[in-house]
Amino acid sequence: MDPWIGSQPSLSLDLHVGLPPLGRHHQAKQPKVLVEENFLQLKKEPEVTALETELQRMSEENRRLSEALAAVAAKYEELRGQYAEMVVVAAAGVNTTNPSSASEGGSASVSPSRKRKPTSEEIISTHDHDDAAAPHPHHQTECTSGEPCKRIREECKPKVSKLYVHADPADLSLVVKDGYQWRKYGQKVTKDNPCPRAYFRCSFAPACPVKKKVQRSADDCTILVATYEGEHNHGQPPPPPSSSSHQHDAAGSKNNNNNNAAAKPPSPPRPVVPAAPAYQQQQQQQQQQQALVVGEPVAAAAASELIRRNLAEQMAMTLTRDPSFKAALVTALSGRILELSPTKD
DNA sequence: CGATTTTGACCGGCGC
DNA sequence: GCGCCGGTCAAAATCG
Repeated sequence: MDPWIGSQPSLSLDLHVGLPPLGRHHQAKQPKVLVEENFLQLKKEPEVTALETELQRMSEENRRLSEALAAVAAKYEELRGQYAEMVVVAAAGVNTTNPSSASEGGSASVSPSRKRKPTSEEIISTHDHDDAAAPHPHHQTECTSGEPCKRIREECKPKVSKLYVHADPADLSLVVKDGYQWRKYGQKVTKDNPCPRAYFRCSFAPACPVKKKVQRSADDCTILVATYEGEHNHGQPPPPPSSSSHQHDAAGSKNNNNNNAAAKPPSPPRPVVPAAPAYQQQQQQQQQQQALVVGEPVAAAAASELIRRNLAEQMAMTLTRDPSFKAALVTALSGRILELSPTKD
């Protein structure tokens, strides 16, 4: 969760899905409601009283949860600031030891911590809230004994996030369209899953270290599990101006050639979990950190502003594509309009 | 012909 | 030390 989102007034929709809150409703000068209130007061059955009590209790709980959420957001912001500082310090240390980082030198040298396998715990802990699993400050301070190198390597592991996507069972291609261009560089059948796992590298930027693994879920073959490792060092590639049927995923467009992709659904798969916004938040934070690593505060601030704007646009696009969100929005807005509109009948 | 995918070989970490 | 296994490489194949 990104506290920035919560702090943005434009994104605070104040939606009321379902019945409008009674607390405000009682104060509205609407004859209809007053009649109902009088009716309720006259009746004042135990059931009504119980419901009112329950409502009050839930309102109180809602308020408490909101406060807790705000506290968590503040804590998160604080931790992120600490992490950013650590990244700057670590980058300074790396730059002193490895000044040739700007050289192209092939992706293998750029790829961090090659053949480092995340444990299942790491995958679970980083799922959908990567920054919560960002290197913990106290971990690095504990590098004084034991296996410091190993510890450092663990801390330098690329971020891992997972995306679950519905896919047509008849469609055997391992394509997850996420807006980026990927180049497949390997496929492997793993021990724990009969379905093959495909390995992709980001092909939009040659030096982009991000990798993606796509594999069907062992439990449900209609679900594609895309595991992202690393951070994009570039923005999201813009959609092509023409060719409405063009796919953002290069692997996907190429896979149309083989017979496996013959049954590819025309519409993009719908995410099982709302991980796309989270991933975009990750990109935003990644890019913010990238700017911080460069060590130019002004550029970082400008990039941050730009990234936030892009993030908002991307989130809006993602949400507007979601039918369930649209339905909820329509319900909430209609309820809100009915609540606010003067009753003249 | 260039870009991309496929696929077997290879490498290195890890558990026994 | 050995074997297993996941991840990557790179040559061949394929496509537009």
